[in-house]
Amino acid sequence: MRTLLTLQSQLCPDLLSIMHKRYTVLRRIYYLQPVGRRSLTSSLQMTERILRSEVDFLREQGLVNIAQAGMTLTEQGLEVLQKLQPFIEEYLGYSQLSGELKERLNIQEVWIVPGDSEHDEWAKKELARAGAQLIKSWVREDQVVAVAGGSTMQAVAESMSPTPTFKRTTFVPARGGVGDAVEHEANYIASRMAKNSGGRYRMLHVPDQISEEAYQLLTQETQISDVLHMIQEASVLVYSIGDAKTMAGRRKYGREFMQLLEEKQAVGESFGYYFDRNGTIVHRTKTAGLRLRDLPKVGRKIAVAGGASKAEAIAAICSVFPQDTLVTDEAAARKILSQNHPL
Amino acid sequence: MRTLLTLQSQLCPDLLSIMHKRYTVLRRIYYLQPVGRRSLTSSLQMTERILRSEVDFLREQGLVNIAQAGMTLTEQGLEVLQKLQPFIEEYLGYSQLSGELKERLNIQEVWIVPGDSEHDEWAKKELARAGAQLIKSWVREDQVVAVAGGSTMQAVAESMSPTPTFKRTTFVPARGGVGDAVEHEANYIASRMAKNSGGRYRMLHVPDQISEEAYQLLTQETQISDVLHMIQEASVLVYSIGDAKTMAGRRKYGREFMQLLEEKQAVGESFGYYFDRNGTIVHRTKTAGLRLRDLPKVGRKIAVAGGASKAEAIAAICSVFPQDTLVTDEAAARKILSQNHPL
DNA sequence: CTCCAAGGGACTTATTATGTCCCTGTAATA
DNA sequence: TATTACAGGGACATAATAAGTCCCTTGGAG
Repeated sequence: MRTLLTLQSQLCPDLLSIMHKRYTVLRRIYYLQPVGRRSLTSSLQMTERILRSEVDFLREQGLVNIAQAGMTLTEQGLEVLQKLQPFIEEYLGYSQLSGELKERLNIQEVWIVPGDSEHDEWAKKELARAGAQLIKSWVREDQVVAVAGGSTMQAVAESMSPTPTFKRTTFVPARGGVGDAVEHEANYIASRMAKNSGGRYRMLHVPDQISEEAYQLLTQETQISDVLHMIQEASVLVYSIGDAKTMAGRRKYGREFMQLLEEKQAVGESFGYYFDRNGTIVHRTKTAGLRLRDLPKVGRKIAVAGGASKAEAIAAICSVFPQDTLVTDEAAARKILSQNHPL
Repeated sequence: MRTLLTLQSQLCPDLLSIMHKRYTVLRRIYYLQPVGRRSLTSSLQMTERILRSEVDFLREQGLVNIAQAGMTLTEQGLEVLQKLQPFIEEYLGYSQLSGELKERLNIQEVWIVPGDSEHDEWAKKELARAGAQLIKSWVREDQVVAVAGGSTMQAVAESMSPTPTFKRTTFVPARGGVGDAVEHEANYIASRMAKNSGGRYRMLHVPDQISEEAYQLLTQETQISDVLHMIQEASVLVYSIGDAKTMAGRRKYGREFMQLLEEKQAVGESFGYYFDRNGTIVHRTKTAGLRLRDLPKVGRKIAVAGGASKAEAIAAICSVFPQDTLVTDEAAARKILSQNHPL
């Protein structure tokens, strides 16, 4: 069932919303029957004419009975209402979830995809697809998109598809940094995004651990300083949120670093910044790129992260960074909401 | 899954047809890729503009890739195509079936509902609902609808819902006849239809087994002859098809009659006429009402019958009576098509 | 070099959806 | 009994969208 809904949401999303609208009307009639058109209108916050069209349709389908005393459900209407309920809840549950999340995390928009991207490959693809679609809908011509690294971002990159607008879009890595697994590196991901979307990209090859002098020299190189400027003036920032525990599990970081993370109770990481559950920055990767103080200048910020284990990290970062949009999955959403309110 | 599709077919039937249309486009692109708009247009028998709108939408959704060489499916597009296939087949299987049935039975229109109405209550309701909807769509004001008897017709009657048009519709029994179970009698069904749809009705109380003199006298009564005239000038005839074996199972008919049916190899019955597998009338109930020679005068003829056991009877009657529309179920449809071609 | 088929733009027309207003009937109530 | 509030339905102008039609540029194959 979920499959069909998911497929339909891709192939005919607006029609699902129509289904939902009609379901809502049916449901309201059921609760208020017998009810007149005007009452329904105000109750459903629709204009009278639209409500009327819907009701006419429902009558045509034999789902509502329309008499002088008002409208009532037919037996069939009731049957449809009851049988459709679980599907609608599934379809709409995410809207509810996202509404609650918006409030809880104080962000403008939340997209939720079904499942758990941590354990379900399809869910991860869904997550990535949603992220990619969001980018597509927000990017205008001649804009710069800064992208961070991580496996989720990689999935997003692979989900991008070409659009004329992207031809004049430049993808830049949010931060430099060499040494991570190449396919999770921001540089690589920026290039993949550009390739899959038909856009351009710039690289930022700044090693992680270099001396201050070397760093200063590097940042004065035109190639590098150009990219740095582009990053700071990016119109869209797309990043993911890493889980501190997963980070700690990776071998190449020294024990010392791991201890530091644990000591400071880091729960997550985003484009080089490590933070604890309160959103306090506890560590910063030493490399060039987008700095925290540049964030407010970024036009749109899109966080893409899913999986129950990242719930804490997502909640933490959203409560501190000014967020525009969070793309997450059902598992993370429910986990976040089940945690105690931070206030 | 079937549930969702069924519900959607009631709540938003156009949703499904649009989904199907887009699926078809996806599928065709997949087969012909890379393909141009003009080739697709002719291949899909769509106008160019419509095809273009669909393709634009699919591109927007990231399902097709659109380049100078032509259109291709994206990875997502392929995924949707594959996952959607079983659903579409289920949804569309019936269209295919109905197409084949039209040809086989040489009738204008065939409606097929899912399942087996003989064993599945929901399927029987679906069948009845389809029949009722069909009546609704065909009846105009001040027309007469002649209805036959039987349990299927009863279900149709119960599925009728009121419409303004029906206020000026008169339902009459296709044939008289008293003695059958009252709830399966044409008289009763005509009255139920009228009641459920908000229309008027007339009764035809002519006993089955009476002497010729009594019959002649009765038919000269104004009340009865009036109704008889209405029947003969009915604009719509709705009837079902009974299975001879089931008929034979009913006790109240004499052994003699049963033997007759078996002797003449009767397979089915409709509004009082019994016929064999070739459609030859082998017996006629002795009562007043619609006669065979009046059939061509009837504007529209709707046969509603389902269940595998009625397949033979359906095929037989359709091959002889000039049919307009058959409403049947999947079980009967498949059974009919699996039988050898009568020619 | 030419030609064909590709996508895309632009414009008109047809169709549908929507907003708005008013009418009539009915049932409860003063 | 008169009144009032609320029921559905009709009518119509207008906004929005879909669809039909024609033409343009471009890139690759012959």
